[in-house]
Amino acid sequence: MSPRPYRMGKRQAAAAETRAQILEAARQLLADESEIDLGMEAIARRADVSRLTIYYQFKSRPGLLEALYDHLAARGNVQSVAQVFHEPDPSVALEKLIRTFVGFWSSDPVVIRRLRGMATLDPDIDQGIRARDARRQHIAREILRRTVLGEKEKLGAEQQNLAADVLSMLTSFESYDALARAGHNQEAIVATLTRVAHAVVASTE
Amino acid sequence: MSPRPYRMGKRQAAAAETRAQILEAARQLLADESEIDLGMEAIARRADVSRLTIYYQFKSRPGLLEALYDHLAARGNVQSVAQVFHEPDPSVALEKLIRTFVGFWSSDPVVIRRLRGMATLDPDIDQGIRARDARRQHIAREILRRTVLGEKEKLGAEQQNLAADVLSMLTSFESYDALARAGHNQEAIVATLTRVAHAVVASTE
DNA sequence: ACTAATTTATACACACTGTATGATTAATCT
DNA sequence: AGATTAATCATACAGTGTGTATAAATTAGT
Repeated sequence: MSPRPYRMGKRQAAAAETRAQILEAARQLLADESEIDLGMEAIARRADVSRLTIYYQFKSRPGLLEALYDHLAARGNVQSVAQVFHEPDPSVALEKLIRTFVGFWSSDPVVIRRLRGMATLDPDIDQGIRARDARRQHIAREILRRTVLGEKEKLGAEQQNLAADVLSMLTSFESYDALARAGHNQEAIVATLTRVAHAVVASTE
Repeated sequence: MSPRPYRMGKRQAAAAETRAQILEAARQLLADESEIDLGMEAIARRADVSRLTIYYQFKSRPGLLEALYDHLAARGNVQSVAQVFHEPDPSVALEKLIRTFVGFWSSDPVVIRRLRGMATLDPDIDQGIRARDARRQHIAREILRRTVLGEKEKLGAEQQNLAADVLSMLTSFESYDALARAGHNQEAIVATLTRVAHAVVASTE
């Protein structure tokens, strides 16, 4: 993956391996809905590592969870966001955007749900989540600016922002989760949210 | 309020008063976004009551939070749900439904957000929240059955259920919260969600 | 061989939930 | 009025979880 020659001491490689083990253990633990003990000790056990090692590597529990969020993003290919911008067809771009996020949310819904739950109770965790939500909102704004605006001339900055906020809402984890818990599969959710998004954009004129 | 003659011992009245004090204290504490200590001791201090009294009255922390959820519903007049069903105009019924829930969510958004966050981490709390969400979904289903169905004849149980799930999603706390955090006021949120709901229903034919 | 990074062990401080026990006060019953 | 019982509170304790301090053991880098 890395364009540069692999140049890393065995020391750092081993440490990176340990970090990866811990993050995977944390992910698996949080992904198990029947598991209620989400403490550091439980994570350490599953990672086959001492509890102290986690503190050494991630400093604190919020630090671990912050890294876990990045770990999820790395696992669930979110690279394609940039690709959405290059889509010329506005309608297709909208669908690609929704597909990208739904794909991410559905990669580990239980983990993400729990992480977001913890964020509402701990400001240290919350800031990381909020920063990423803000990024998504910004993406929604850009998509609408580059596509819808290009089609329908200008439709008032007011309405444009409102539409962006709705699109941000529709691409949120909570929207995905509401439909997923209602029993719909990934493709059905993409189709439904895309339809709603189209309906909103069409009615904003 | 009670149609029957006031027949309550001073004993039970005093205890009910204590419960009310505790619930109000808990509500105010959770409503203060700058407050991070949400422990029993902090609640007891604010209620001017011993920590042990809370356990005596509510048995456990989940027990208190469950009662708190009912306390919120009692405070934020959710009476009008039944009234929504009697609205003859389908379009108005949809708006009334959305207005009812948005009104409830906006009565104590921080408290509700935290309660729902705790629910994702504690099954004891979660069941109460889930039960109420299921109730909302059922209401959405009924509204669509009685109104939209009446207008557009039958449109397949499949699509009808899907539309109900979308409506349930739009009336969820998370949808309200996404728009509220984006800076929109209560009336704007009602208007926006109603517009989206209408767009969805119109495109489901 | 020496140094430094990584991991682990032991121990501890601190906070929070929940329980046990008993004391105190005041309402209720006979 | 006197006995009983519900409600509140005080003290203490068990159990658990996070985080820190200290030091030992292992292993890579030089």
